[in-house]
Amino acid sequence: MSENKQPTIYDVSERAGVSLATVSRVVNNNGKVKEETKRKVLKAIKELNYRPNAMAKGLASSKTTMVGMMVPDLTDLYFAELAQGIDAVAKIYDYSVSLSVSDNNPTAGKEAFETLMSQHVDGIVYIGNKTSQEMFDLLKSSPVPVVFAGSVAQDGKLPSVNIDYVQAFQQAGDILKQHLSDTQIALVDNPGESGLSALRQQGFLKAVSKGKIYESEDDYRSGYNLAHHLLEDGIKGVIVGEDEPAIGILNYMLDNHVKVPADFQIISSNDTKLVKMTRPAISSVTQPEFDIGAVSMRLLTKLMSGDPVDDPTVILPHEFVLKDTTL
Amino acid sequence: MSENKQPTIYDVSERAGVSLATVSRVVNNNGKVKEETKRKVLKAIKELNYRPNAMAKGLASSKTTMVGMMVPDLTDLYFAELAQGIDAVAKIYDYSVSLSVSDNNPTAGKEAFETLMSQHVDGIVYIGNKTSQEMFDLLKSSPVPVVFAGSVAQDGKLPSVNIDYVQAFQQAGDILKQHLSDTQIALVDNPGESGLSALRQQGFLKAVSKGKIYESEDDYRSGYNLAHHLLEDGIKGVIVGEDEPAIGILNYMLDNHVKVPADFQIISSNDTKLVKMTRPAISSVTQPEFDIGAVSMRLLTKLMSGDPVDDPTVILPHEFVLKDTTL
DNA sequence: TTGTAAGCGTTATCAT
DNA sequence: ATGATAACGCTTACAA
Repeated sequence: MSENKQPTIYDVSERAGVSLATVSRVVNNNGKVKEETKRKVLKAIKELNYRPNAMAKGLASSKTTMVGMMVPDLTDLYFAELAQGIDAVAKIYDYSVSLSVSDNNPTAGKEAFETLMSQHVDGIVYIGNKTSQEMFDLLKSSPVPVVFAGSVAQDGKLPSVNIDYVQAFQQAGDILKQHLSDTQIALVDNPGESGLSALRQQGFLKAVSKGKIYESEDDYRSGYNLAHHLLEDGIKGVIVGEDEPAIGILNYMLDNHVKVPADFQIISSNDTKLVKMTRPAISSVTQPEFDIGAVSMRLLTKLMSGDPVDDPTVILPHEFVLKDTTL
Repeated sequence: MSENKQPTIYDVSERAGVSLATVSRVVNNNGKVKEETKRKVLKAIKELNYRPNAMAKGLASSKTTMVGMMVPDLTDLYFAELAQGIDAVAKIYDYSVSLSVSDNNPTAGKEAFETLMSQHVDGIVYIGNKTSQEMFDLLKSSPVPVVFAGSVAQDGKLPSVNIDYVQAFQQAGDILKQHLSDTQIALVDNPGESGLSALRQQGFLKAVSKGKIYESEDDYRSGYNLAHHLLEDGIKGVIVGEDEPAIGILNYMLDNHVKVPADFQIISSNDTKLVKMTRPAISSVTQPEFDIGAVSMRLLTKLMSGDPVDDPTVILPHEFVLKDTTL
């Protein structure tokens, strides 16, 4: 931990024998600079190991090249995979990312947002389920662009990146209907989830008009605890909105000697790496989480630089992988 | 996205009829300010919805109240859980966190570090396996404090937070030795992992002096692919350094009708939520990931404010949960 | 207790 | 093509 303070642009200009302005020009690669001067400056920069001070730059230019990433829970693999995509593209465009775990807590969310505002981030990628109306209003009031990654704003017209949940859940319903009747099929979802659960429900009901709908949280335990109700109600196949509760349901069945998929079928939909790790492996909607994150961040870069954007709500393709929890 | 620019400290001082300095004093709660003046200022702040500009503040005070968090991969649940702990404590101490996914790539790691330096973070929490010597040197040269969370520096004496891996792996070895002989027991680990794998190995060999050691990556597939070698070599029980390869091994056994735990035992050691989700559930070292992250961040706050720190290398307690992959 | 004013390290506008 | 110099919004001696 050496203590010599960082060299400034002033040191560079002195060493290179040019003015501050010129150094700034070569650092930011704008304005005309003679090749030779440029070389001198670059040399001085290298020798001093000069790094521009991001704060000073931000203050002077009112651009921070920093984006905020709001995420409810990093230990939810779906979110983690989105985050990786976001981070990867942020790196490409030289944005740093300020992380804020909002914990699905409205207060924490509000504070996180405030922090991002005082940091003067140039934009925000918002990942969220259970987004409160208050939070939406806050986000809508943002002076910088906001993109919803893997979630939609309630009014459905803020920039966002998702798969076509209506279609996906209709297809999932159709798959279960091949062997089951409507009343034997259920949807298990977390209704708190932004506008997404409404879309899922809509798709589900398109295929399974008399299908029943159960609520669960996003975690393993909720699924496990819900499972016996499903059995009591004569449900023989479920579509689950999140992977962890899907695994909870699966394990309950296994622990209670219910044969999967013979007597109980499961389709999950977040397609995290979890679904490959269970036995039987879980049949699932396949979605490009990484890409959803990546495209969200790319969209944000466009928004931030005022580039034209054809459609701010982008839909990415999904597929199905039918493994061993469906017939 | 309204466009009225943010109010500054100047607007507040004007509205409250006091000087900049006074506003600054009440905002930072230092220096003496008369109760009445304070009230006036607070009122103005509220009315204008004033938020201090973090960059200006950072520039002027050369403190950013921002820490860097370097992590190789967010989709590794062990890291994600550490990150949650770090974030939680950062919030408590009002630090924002600048995220950098280093991807186990030395170049990316170096760039991430550079970015944090130009952001002038006040400190860094480093999470990493496979840390290159170059990266260590870089971290050691940091002008701000660095804490290793869930990993140790090669020379073992930089600030870090971990469990006692030597003891844990010795205990794990002892557990398997209850039903198996030395030559039937193996350690599966990723030797690239900072200094940790050396410690694990050391503990393992203490209990199982003639035990064999296999290398694997940190992912599911590596474990799955390694499994048949274990069988061919007559191994009947393994201790695995990471959960995902442990599950890979487990699933290979299941897929090939090897009875677990009767004919093959497994103990894993990262204790992510994954180990509860398999069937049979995996026996595992139990470690307080969240706390490791939390304590790391807390340690960093002390280091950053120059508080005395008794021992910079802290060891947190671990336990064992023997579920269904051990006899 | 409160105010004045000099930085902090850049960018950006004018000149030259 | 290059250089001065005034911002940017805040903190912090130093004065008052």
